[in-house]
Amino acid sequence: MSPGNGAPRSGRPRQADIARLAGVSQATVSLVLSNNEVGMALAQSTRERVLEAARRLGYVADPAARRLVSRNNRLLGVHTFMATFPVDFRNSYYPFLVGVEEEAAAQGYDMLLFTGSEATRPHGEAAGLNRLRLADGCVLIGRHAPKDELVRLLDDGFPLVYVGRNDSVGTRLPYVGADYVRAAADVVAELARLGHRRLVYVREPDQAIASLDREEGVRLGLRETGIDGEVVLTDGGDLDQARLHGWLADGATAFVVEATDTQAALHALRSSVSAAGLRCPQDLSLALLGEEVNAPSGTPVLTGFAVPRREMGRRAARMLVELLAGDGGAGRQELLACPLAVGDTTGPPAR
Amino acid sequence: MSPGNGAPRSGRPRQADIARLAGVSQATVSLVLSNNEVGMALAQSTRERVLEAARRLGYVADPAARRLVSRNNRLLGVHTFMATFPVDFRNSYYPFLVGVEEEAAAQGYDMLLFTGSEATRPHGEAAGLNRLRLADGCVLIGRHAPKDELVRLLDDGFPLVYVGRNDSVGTRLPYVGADYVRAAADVVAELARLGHRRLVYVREPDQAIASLDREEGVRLGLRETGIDGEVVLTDGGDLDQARLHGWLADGATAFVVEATDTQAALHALRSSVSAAGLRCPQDLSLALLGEEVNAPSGTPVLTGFAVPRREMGRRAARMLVELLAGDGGAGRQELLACPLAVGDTTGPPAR
DNA sequence: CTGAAAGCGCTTACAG
DNA sequence: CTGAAAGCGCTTACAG
Repeated sequence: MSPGNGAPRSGRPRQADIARLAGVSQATVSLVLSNNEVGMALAQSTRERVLEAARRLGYVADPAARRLVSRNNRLLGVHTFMATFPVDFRNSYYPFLVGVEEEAAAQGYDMLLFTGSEATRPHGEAAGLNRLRLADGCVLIGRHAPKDELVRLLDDGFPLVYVGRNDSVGTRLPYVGADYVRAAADVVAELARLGHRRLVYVREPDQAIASLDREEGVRLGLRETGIDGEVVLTDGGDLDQARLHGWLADGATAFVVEATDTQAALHALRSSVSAAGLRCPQDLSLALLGEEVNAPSGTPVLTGFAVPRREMGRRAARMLVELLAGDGGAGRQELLACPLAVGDTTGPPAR
Repeated sequence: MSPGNGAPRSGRPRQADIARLAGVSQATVSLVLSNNEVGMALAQSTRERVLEAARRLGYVADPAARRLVSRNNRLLGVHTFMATFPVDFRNSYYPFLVGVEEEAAAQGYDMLLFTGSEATRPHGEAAGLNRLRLADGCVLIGRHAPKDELVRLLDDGFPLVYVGRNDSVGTRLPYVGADYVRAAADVVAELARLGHRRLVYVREPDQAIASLDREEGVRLGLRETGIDGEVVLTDGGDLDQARLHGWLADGATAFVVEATDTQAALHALRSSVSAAGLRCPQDLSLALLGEEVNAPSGTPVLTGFAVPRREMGRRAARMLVELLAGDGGAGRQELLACPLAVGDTTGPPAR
């Protein structure tokens, strides 16, 4: 069975197959299917024949070919710099993906997930972030974005939107982040409103941008409210009862803890509190700069703030689609508000 | 401004630029950069000049062009017939996706996620499952697969692998499913081994293949062990204490419950048991045909079996890659074993 | 109104 | 050992 002797070709149908079936040229097929002005201007009967043939063959344009000449595959790239679906779900970007998918579906885009990290690419294809070019543009999530590669893509005009704040390339990289500064300040403001006049801010040593933002927010909140605060850097190991009592003796009535992956500082502080026989919010108030992950059911809900991950994903996808539409002013850097979530662990200070 | 109108002549270097700089032909550049036998056979001096020029220009191959030529896009499609990332994570196909991504990454494939259902497609491009053709092949997960469209794709030789058993198209559709029949029979066997001689099998009325398989497995287990069993169809509403006592009076010492999304029957039975002051496994044994979803911490672990979702995803992806490699015999229908998981709710019958 | 042709950036026979 | 050429499946001027 040698192909090419008139027998119907197996495999994916091409425009040439449609052309043959409809009795027109391949270029005419392209015109009709592209649905642009020129295509719409063609004779209605021609259009119908072509469309019918395309439907019968189940035609779908080859993304690589289309991309080579123009640049629109209705393919929204998504890259996470690590496994998109880690085995441990809690470390996944699931909530962001929910938003990205919602918006992509609404806009008629499919999602192209670039698997693996750049380093682990086996088949020596396109190196590094260059692979992303197969998509029309790409949503980036996660850390460890290599700056030089980002610059290269941006220089070439490849549309990119980051989920999360990323100023590593100045203002050139559009992103949708969370306003951790304002959110942290709001938590301090809530404590001040309740009557607290001195708080302790416990933070794990970390240079991540999200951590630095939270600290800045706490300091901002202290300035705005005029209350006192002490910043404590610790991995949780030294948060014993003695230290706790020391702070209380100094007049601290509220504790603010950074939200980290391990939640080490939070766990350490909370166990010291309960070991000392103290309760929240009667004896002291406790707030988290974020949300508690996997809180055991029955545990009191911590006061903190919610990161609008789904909305961030959605907005990032929308921004990318706008960029693709050539809307030059669409690429912005924006921060979404993280609403304060008052829980059960904060209240007026004991007197 | 306004590029992308036809001349994507950006600053991005092409092989032709390297060729000019190195004083060779574009084809020679391709040969050198592809690092294959022919390329390695070229004069060392030529190779070095080319490589040096490529480095100086910061060349990276255009993935679209490369993929156009090689006629595959290294794109593994994934379609779920609904949102891939539902807001409620528990209804998601996450564990399957973990496996698919693992295997795809290992094989150097990226994942193309088709968003939305066929019905909700706005931009009227390729209708229905035809969209899948954008990928080299596709992994299908979930229910509601339209049979005629599947047949169409299979007829055209489009590689498809289903995650989960699907015999709607006979043996033509390759799949990787879970062996619910054997797993259910194993649960019955475990109860028989413990000494039970009569059990009640509670199942919600459902025509889903996974449900029917489980029932078949229970019947098989009963035949294999020679013990008695009663099949009860109920949505849980009538599983009151009276009924429970009736079964016990009839000599039943063990209960086997189907695992469903809602777990309605399980919840109903368990609350009747505890309302009657009975305990597992002292007074009766309780087993689930599957795993309990979102069990409250502290609850005794139910005896049941584990569905190897991640492995199913991995195997499906691998099977698809084999199909793409033209391995004709690679498309099979296979069922993976679901290992018995002995928990805290089964033991020897009370006497 | 439609077709013939050029070309996107590559790979791969095939000549010299 | 290297170059010239064909072609992957498309889009888009440009002719008729």
